[in-house]
This record gives sequence, C-alpha cells and structure tokens, in this order.
Amino acid sequence: MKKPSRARPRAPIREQQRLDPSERESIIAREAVSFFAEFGFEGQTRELARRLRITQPLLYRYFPSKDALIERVYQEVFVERWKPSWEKIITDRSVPLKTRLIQFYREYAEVILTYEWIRLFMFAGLKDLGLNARYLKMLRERAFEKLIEEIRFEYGRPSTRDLPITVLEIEMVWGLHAAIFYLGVRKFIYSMPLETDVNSIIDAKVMTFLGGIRPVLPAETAT
Amino acid sequence: MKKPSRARPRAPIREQQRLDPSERESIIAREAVSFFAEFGFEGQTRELARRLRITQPLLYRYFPSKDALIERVYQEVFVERWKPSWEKIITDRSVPLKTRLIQFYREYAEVILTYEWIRLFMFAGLKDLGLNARYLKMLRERAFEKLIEEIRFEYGRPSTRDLPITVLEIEMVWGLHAAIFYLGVRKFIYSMPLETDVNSIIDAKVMTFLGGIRPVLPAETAT
DNA sequence: ACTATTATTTATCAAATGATAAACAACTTG
DNA sequence: CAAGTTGTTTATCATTTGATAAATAATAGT
Repeated sequence: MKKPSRARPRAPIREQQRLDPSERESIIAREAVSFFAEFGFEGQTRELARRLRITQPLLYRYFPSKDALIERVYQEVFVERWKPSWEKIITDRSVPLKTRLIQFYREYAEVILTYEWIRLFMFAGLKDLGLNARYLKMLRERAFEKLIEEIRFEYGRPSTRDLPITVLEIEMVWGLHAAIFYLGVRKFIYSMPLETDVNSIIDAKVMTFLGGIRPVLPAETAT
Repeated sequence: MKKPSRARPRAPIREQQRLDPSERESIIAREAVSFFAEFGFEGQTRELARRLRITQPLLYRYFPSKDALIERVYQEVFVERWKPSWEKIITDRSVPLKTRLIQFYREYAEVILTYEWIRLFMFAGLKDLGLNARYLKMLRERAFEKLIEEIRFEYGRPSTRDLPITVLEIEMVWGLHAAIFYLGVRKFIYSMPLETDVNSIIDAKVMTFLGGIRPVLPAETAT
C-alpha cells in the first residue's frame, strides 16, 4: 500500500524546460511523425504543441513553417527508414534466391507495415506532392529492378541490361508489393485486425510469386 | 396530378438560375462527390460553391451541414454504386466458375477503379468513420463468402455452412482483392499511369487465384 | 552574483472557414 | 398585373488556424 502524500510531488517529475535545441527539435520531429500520421497534414499546430506540452509558437522557433515540419516528417519516415542493406540482401548470390526474397520482403514489411509509414504515405499520396511517385521510383530502381535481374539470372534468362524489363515482369512485382502493402492498409487505415501472421503470408506470397513469374520471363538466351 | 409544366427557358446558354430543388440538390451532390474526391473532406465549402457557380450559403439550403453533405457523398458512391446483380453472377452455377469470377471482378473493378471511388474510400479510411469497416463487411458477406462457397462446391468440398470459412481461404480472397484495388491506388493516389490493360491483369490474377486456393481448401467431404 | 544569451511563453494578428439571417429576385397563381 | 412563394444572393458572425513580435525566465560565462 502506498501512502498518498499530496505534500510535495517527489522526484523531479517536474516538466523540464529549456531543452537543448537539437534535442527539442528531434522531439518535435518525432512527435510530428506520430501526430500527422494520425490526423493527416491538416492536423493543427496547436494540437501538436499541446501533445508536446509546449506552446504553439515554439514550433516556429524550430521550423519556419508547418510545411517545413511536414518536409521533415517525410525525411524522417521515407528516407531515414530505408535500409541500404536491403539492396545487398537482394543481390547476394551466395544465398538462394527464394531465401533472399523472403528475407528482403520480411525486413521491408517490418519497416513499412507500421501505423506511421502506411498512413503518412497515403496522406502524402492524396495530397500529392510527387512524394509517392518519387519514392516508388526509388523503390523500383533500388529493389525491383535488381530483383528482376536476379530472377532472370536464376533462370538463365538474358540480363535486364540486354533485354529491358517487360511490363508483365514489373507488373508481377507490383502485385507482390501490393499484397504486402495492402496488409498495412487493412490494419492501419481500415482498422481491421489481421488474423494471420504477417511473415507466413509473406512467405506464401513470395512462393506464389516465384512460381508465377517464370512463364512471364523472356525466353532463355539462345543466341 | 401535378403538372410540372416547366416554362421553357429560351436558349439555355444563359446561366440558369432558380433550379428545381430536387435538381439542384442532385447537382450539388454530384459535384460534391468529385470535389471531395479531389481535395478530401477538408475541402472548403466556398470552393465547392464556386465550382457549382452558386454562392456558399446556398449549400446550406440543401444540406444542413457539411457533414450531412459528406454523408450524402458516401451514399452516392458506396451504396448506390453497388450492383446487386454481382451476387447473382457469382452464384449462377449454369456458368463455369472461372467465367463467373472473371465477370464479377471485371464489373466490380469497373466501378471501384475510378478516381472518385478510390480516393473517397481512402479519405474515409484515414478519417475513420467506420465506413470502411462497414463496407468491407458487406463486401465480405455479399461477395467473398458466396464466392468461397462456390469454390468449395466446384471442388467438392464441404459447404461453408457446415465448415466455416478458414482464415487462409479468406486471406486468399483478400489477396485477389488487394491486387485489383492497388491498381486504383497506383493510378489515382500515386498518379502512376497503368501500363497494362486492367482486364487482362484481372484475368491473370483470377487464374492464379484459382490455382492457388485449391490447396488451401478444406479436405473433400469424406463422411 | 551579475550579466548576457536564448529557450519558452504571452499576446495578437490576419486570413480562412462553417454557418446564419435578412434581403433580393425569379417564378407562380389568382 | 398584383401578390405570394421560394430559390438565390448579400452581409455578417464566431471560431479556427498559421504565423509573428514582444515579454519572460532559465541557463551559461565571467
């Protein structure tokens, strides 16, 4: 049992004031990620400040405008969370292709299947700032195209350098990506709890994908 | 008998004023669908009015509040556009299963793969009003569950009445749904033009789906 | 301890925005 | 044509909201 003492609040639970600028800035940025993910970019700066237990004008000491803060949120989520190691996973031919794919998609899913990532990406898309197109272009170049190159190699097909990626091939990859992304949409946008383990879904999708893409690949090199 | 003898306005080039209430209301509703699909539900009533070439207070003559107008938009898009005939297509056993699936998904895709449907559905989800959950529940009951029942029947498996739908089965259907829906997301939210014919993608997905769901079905009836 | 610095708050502004009331004007009816 | 009905506009209100300037107070340097 505790003795309620309303005498003095023990311990310096006291609101700390005057933080170091860099620290304050990162605190604001972090909270902004969570805040805008929940309410969208029309969320009000006053409400964000309230959550941070600071006053609203203080935000403008660290970010010149609301848009600048939103820019920072993008950076935080869509740039910082990209892991260059993923590209290594995909292209590491000392590992079986299927294993690589599963590992990549599992790790990638772990990053994007979060409340913040999914919702912010969707908010950004609806608002349109070209952010999504830019991101997906990067995703295509850094991951999808490498991935198709690896699949071509695995099955003894011409390199994508010699024979450009076909519409059907990239469409297959989009399909796999859609399946994973949609899990996040269901969970974080539709508020529908997933009844299945994400990893096992990914494994199954990857295997179906590998089975399905074969007939879509260009013919074997028969020069 | 009331006779709406509308005195013919001569040469309707002139901005027509004083419309019939029911007509004005439907014009407003129609424009609101397009407007909110573009800007989201935070789109301003003044801007909507400007598009309609009417003044903003007139909106409030026909809809008591902005929320009521939004409610109407939901009705217009997510209720009115549902076609009961789809359920007949799915369950019409005089037609081969694959044909039914392809026909249903083609028709369904034609309705939901529109700028308005996709974006409004996403805006609604992000705002959360339970609308999406409600819609998807309906989709599951009226389409997906019937669809699984038909597949079970086709392959001589127990009825879903005797053996409830499994998580894996419904997951497969979600996967197919995701693939189609994501086409809309790419096009209308990410602004990425689709390079392929939607119908052929659907056909391919349906066939992959039918091949993939078989091992997931419950064992054959061995009473 | 004193002073300079600066993180933070208080006070406010101006524009935007949903909503209402009253004035206006187009159409109908007698 | 006069009068009444009602579709539409004008004028306006009360909040909300991004942003700024000045005042305040916590910390560092000497």
